[in-house]
Amino acid sequence: MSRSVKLKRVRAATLADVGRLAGVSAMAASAVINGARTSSRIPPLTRDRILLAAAKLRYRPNAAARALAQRCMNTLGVAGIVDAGPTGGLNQYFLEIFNGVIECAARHEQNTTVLALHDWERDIYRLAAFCDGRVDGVILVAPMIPDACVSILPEHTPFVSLHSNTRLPSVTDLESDEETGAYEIVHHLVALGHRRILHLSADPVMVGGQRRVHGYRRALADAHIPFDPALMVPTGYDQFRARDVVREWLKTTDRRALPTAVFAANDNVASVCLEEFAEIGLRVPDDISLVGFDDTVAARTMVPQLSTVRQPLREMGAKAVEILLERIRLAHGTEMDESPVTVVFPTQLVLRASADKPAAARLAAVG
Amino acid sequence: MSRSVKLKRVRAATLADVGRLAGVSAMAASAVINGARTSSRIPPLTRDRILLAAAKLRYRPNAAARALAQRCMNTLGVAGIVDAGPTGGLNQYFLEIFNGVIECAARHEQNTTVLALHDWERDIYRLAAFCDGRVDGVILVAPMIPDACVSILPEHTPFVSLHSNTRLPSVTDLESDEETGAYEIVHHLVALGHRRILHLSADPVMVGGQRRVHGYRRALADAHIPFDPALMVPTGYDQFRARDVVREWLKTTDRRALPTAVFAANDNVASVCLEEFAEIGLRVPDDISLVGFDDTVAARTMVPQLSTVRQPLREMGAKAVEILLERIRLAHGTEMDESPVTVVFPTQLVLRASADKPAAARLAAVG
DNA sequence: CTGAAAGCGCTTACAG
DNA sequence: CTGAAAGCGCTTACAG
Repeated sequence: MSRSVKLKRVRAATLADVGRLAGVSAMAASAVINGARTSSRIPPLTRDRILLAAAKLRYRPNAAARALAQRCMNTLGVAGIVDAGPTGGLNQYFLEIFNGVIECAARHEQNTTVLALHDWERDIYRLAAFCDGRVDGVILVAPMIPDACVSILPEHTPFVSLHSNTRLPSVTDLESDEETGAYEIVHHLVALGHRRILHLSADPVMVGGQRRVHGYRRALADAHIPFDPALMVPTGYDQFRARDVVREWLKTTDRRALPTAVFAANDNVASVCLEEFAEIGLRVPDDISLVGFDDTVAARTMVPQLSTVRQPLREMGAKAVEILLERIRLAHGTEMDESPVTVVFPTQLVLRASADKPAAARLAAVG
Repeated sequence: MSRSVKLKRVRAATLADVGRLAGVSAMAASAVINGARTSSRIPPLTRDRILLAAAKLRYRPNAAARALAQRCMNTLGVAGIVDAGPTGGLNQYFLEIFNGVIECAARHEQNTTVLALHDWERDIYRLAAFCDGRVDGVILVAPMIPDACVSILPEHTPFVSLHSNTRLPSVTDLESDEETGAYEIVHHLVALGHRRILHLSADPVMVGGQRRVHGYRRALADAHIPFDPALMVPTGYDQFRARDVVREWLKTTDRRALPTAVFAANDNVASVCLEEFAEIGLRVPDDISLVGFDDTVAARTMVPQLSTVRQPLREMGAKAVEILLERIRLAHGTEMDESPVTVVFPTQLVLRASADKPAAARLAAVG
């Protein structure tokens, strides 16, 4: 089915059109429509005439013209890796943050534009090109920018980062206390009676991944459990790569040498574990306990639901917007920028059904 | 920790600056930098000088100025309900589409701006305000716009919709063949031996929900299974509302009168079912089969993985971009617009582990 | 208190 | 083939 539409080549109404129809200057129309304080000097009757004309012409201010005149687009950018892998798992972590960002941006009457990256290093030029006035500032989600590339970042664009893996000069970074989060959840496993706890760790170049490892090791040390290198397997955050690693690991590990609990790099990896465990008849938490990190939607849609560490990703996204807007405001003025280097959010233990006492302990209790 | 940054109030370099440094006009610089065909007339040496000057000044074209001059922002808008509910479940359906959109938009060197709506009717003015030149066109994801509000939509902005619940004049709508998808998955349940199949249906105002109901009823009719109104329970798509409904339904339904299979409105609702079933000790698929719709990430992260109907949401998002770009191109020219009213994508049955023969049939086979 | 003018940074059409 | 001029639609600073 197809249809021909004769396009009416009518351009949208401009401020000049509105002024003409109302019998005033474009400037007067501008003042009234923007509700500027200057509009107070316009007589109420003229005001109404202008508003009526605008409504009649369905006037809509042109964002580009306004941006050019005001040097401000009222649009924030968010750059990050949206897609977790080639097979296309959406990056839940990014999306949670993103949602916090658009919510908060909308409250401040800001639009949000996303720049979907695949690789920070390779796409650094796209990021630079992105900072061409179409956005007033950019939120970098978990950036990992090689030192050599840092200088490519435009100097006239304000940035804020979340979970940055790179120290960026004069960019405030929002983090969460992942070390404590990891400590607490591993401590929880220990308290349940686990002593052989596998950690599926993130890529060591990721700062957050390191923090999780530190928390894990500190919790073991506090419980006088010696660290066993065989119980630390790097899977990374990506669920597709993780699947291969977990599968391989299960295949090459003696069934009786299996740990009693697994602390996965993040919820996605935990969900992969759950599936792979099910594949070989290992039930969670009956046969093996499982915990994750992030508290993304995956943690709640799993059955059993996942015990995990909540990072307040939405709140962090919202806070990033507020800090960025403040920076933008300051960049337009002459005040000093006093924004902090780092803001740390607390993490929170979320206990659900996926972690329980080890099977041996349960049997002992029964028998 | 805090730090004071003395802001260098240096403005970004303009084309005029580049021209000045290279000893040419801004126009010549523009031609070279844009690689326009007019640049061929610029001598190679001058060219190099201009490029060098641009690099030295770290010149970056100003998007607003360019947009104003060209009447084109190279930015596409996506409007939809991102957040599924107040409790904050992200709308996986939207996100899958959104991902297809940004991918394809990036390939065409277009940015993507999202307008997160909460309610189509209440937020219609935000949508209108959104069409102020900051985007060249807008993709409407599952719009539901009351007739009275349709006229508020700006006439100068090209639109494309996905799964529209509203007939919008001169807007191409992308759909998928949900009726067939529903038919096939219910037929699959029937073929497994199920005769008592519960459908948790979408809100009847949703066009897609109606199509799923039709497919469901047609599959029953073809199998000579009489339609039982008691086996159609409206939950809507929202998982939080759905949970209440499912819980209530389970409570008020005699355990022995339970259906042997459930066809949920979408994957999210199916995941809610899975949890609620587990709650009362009902195992999937051993005690009850379960299927969903959409094939979002939830379907793959459930255990057991969910049999469902795949809608090619990413492909649809990508196609929406292409149709929209074509419309934008046409709107700038004088050609006729011949875009179709509706494009229908096929759905696809995805069989996983959540649906099996009914328990009785399995027992019979064993005994 | 008002409106005419200049300017934001770019591109396009038009003289030389 | 080149560059000066006009214009995109708005806002801001400045004369009247």
